[in-house]
Amino acid sequence: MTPPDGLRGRLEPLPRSQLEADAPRVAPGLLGCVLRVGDRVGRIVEVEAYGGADDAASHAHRGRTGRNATMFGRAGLLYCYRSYGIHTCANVVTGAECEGQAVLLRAVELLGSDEDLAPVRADRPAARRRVDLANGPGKLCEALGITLDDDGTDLCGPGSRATLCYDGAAPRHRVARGPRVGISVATGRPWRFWVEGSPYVSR
DNA sequence: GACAAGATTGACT
DNA sequence: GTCAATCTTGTCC
Repeated sequence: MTPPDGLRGRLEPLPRSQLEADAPRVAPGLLGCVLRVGDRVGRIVEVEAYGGADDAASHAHRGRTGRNATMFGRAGLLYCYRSYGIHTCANVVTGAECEGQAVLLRAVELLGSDEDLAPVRADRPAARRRVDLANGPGKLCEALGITLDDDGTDLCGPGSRATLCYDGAAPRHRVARGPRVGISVATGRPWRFWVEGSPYVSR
């Protein structure tokens, strides 16, 4: 497979050790990284950190349940859940095992030529502009083809359908931060991070 | 078993 | 800016 337009270098899987810190520390470091799912590739431009039991806005706040079990797994797993009965949202599990910390992926810049993205556009006739294809947690999953079946995928595993990678170049962006979006509790924590000036962020 | 809530999105006014 | 869609999960009785 030929690498899509927009990559700066060769894709190297992210070392799991980088994900084993607390979510608010890991989150800004994920900006600029590349998420590959099957033959679709996106550069991460917006994330939100969710802590463990001490974060009232986190799914882990009420402890481990059937739905959030993946969140309590090892760092580097993909935690997927259904939001509002309609959309799928994707997180990267961080921190130590059993802590329940994760980083929500809110927006990516899809990489590839217009031709590469034709199937994505076909799935989303409402998104007229390229920047509208993956500028939100639900849209990101749809654009990259992430489903609930991908819950528990090891993003640091070489053979996984979904992997988290560097593309070899040092980040050139500035990181902006602010309060998280769409939550009703613990709104005071500025744990949303995005690439300053990027047109691909959700809001 | 019943019910309420939700880390969203897109259509409509 | 407002609001409905949609359905799974967790909680309560």
